[in-house]
Amino acid sequence: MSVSLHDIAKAANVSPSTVSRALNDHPRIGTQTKAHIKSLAKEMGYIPSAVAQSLITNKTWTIGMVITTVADPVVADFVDGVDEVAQTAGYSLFLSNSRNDPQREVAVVETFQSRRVDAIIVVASRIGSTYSSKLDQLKVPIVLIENQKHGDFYHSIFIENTIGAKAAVDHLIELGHRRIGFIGAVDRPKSNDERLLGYKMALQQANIPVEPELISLPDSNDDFERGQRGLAEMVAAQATAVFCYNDRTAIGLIKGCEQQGILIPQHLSVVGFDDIQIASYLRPALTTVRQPRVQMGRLAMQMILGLLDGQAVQNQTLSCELVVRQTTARK
Amino acid sequence: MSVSLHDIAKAANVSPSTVSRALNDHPRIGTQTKAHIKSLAKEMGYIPSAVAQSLITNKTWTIGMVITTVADPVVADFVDGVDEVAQTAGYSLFLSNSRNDPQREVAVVETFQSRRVDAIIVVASRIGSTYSSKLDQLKVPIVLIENQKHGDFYHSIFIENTIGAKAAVDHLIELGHRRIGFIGAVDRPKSNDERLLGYKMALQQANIPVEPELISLPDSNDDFERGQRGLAEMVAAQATAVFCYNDRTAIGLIKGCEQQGILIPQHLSVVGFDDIQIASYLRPALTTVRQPRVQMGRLAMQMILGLLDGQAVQNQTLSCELVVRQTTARK
DNA sequence: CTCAGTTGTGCAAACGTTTGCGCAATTGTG
DNA sequence: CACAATTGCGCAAACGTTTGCACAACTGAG
Repeated sequence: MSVSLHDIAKAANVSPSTVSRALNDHPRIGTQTKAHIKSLAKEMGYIPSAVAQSLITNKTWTIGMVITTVADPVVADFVDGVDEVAQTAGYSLFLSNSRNDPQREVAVVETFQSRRVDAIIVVASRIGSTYSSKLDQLKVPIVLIENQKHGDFYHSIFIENTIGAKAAVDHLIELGHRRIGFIGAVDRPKSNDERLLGYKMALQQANIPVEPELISLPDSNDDFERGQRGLAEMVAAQATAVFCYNDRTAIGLIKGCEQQGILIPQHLSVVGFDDIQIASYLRPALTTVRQPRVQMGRLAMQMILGLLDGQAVQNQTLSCELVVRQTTARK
Repeated sequence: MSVSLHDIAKAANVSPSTVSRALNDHPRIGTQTKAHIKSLAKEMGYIPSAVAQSLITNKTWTIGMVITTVADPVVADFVDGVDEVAQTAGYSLFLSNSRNDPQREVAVVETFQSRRVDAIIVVASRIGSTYSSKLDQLKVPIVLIENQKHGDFYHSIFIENTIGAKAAVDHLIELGHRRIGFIGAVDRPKSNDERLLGYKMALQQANIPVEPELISLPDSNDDFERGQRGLAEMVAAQATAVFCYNDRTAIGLIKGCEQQGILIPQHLSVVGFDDIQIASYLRPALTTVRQPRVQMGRLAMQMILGLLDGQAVQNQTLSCELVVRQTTARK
């Protein structure tokens, strides 16, 4: 099939080991031999087999990344960040969707183990402690981005959900709103809880009672749909402002408003979370909380590199930032 | 490190080959031996090494996908489609960004070759004929999605750019527009040319002269930015409608209009291309040409499966569909 | 001239599987 | 009961590398 070390060895009349050493610039190989072998390898179109190398060196230079779906722009940016530093460090990236299905998630992780990836990155995992049994055996480093099970498992990188959410709601309160709603995400339990906590903290600090009917957790796995569905509860509860779990939920909410003739921000103020690229292009432009997504991806991969280097790495929690645009107004 | 066939063999007092056959349900292994070995393997946490298997079977069950960036929602949907059928067919996906840099693209492809992927999928390749020399040696199937070099290389899947573009411009003409602009993309030469051709065909068919000043090709690699930059030329040329290379360009254009007080669609009609998810959530909602992106991804992977199965597969060109929303109006 | 050090290369084992072949033990057939 | 067929398992080679060790041929110092 493809040309191997042996083929080159035969052509150069040397042993395979000499070819190997020559191509790896081993000092003990004669300069002319080296040159000869290298040119021969090039002209024969030799491409070393990473799989054979992996087998013997016990290192694959691959990392496995399991995500919910790459169609989510937040996840896409994570991937971009990871890929960037992985590529420059010489690692290839296995990508696999779990579609937010825990069963699929473990299946994917097992595939990765079989492939002997050097490390694993999981985005928005719902597995949590189940990993302990699965992964403690194989000693591959694993880092979780926005893990969705409560508790600190393995190495993780988080965002300051609570602080960000509080800032968002603080902003609404400053604008004079008192009946502020929250539309959450059932499929991201932990960050949802944290953002909800920030929401509650802001209200309590302003001595505004937390009313259950202002908190909506529509039972859907689609961000947009949750926004649209949550609207009914919001109007029923007479909210004048809504903080949404994320931008896409806010966008769904806004679409619902449009259909019902509710004006944003005149009738209803809306703030999202994430600051996805499109947020500033919406009209009205979306007020939201910015997450350094690509940076989170880079950081995750850098943590991996540190771990592979035997360093002790710290879990990281990155901060986010309120971006005020046009979907929020005085009450 | 991790438990191998030999470890199980020792524990079961049989030979490694027996273990291998037992786990692979070879008929010539005794039922009790088989059961014993299987339970032993499970309790010892055995996970077969895909790399050792690959080495001997000469099949890695991996496919390499090189994309421009996953942050582009169009590309993301391709990836989702590919991943879906790859996963169910038992293949893992290597993903690598080229950032639309041809040099990076060949580097990535070489990495894939070294990893002995079973097939390669390239999105929006700018390499084209260069592949011949690179890939003819290694007999791995390759399929290109929206190849950006002219000429038919390898197996490809395309979209009916020209027909879609013509439909878009036809729509504008029907609405009474005569001065219709086009804002293109320099970094996607082929599909840009095709969409431009559709634009010209529509005009010619309506006996409207094609005027160079109505065609803008802003020199930028950012979709949004090209839209914003193209606006100046459009107003200078007194366009009453603009067909944009893609939705993100249209969104950039619309943002520029907003800043200059140009009303959409009253002052300017805009139509995009792609129908990315957000298009229907914009206000006004974007008139555009829908591409079956996920389907294209699936199809690409299905072509791969066919090729790996030794079948002769046909290049596919999928059709697209005009979706009229709110950014277009009578002149 | 001798001997230690250096330089250049080859042998062979190893990585963890799969698989063709061989062989003993069991089963079935006449 | 004899012999063929079947059943159950092991041996060893192979996949394409890397690498410790051995070894021969030089080089240079004393």
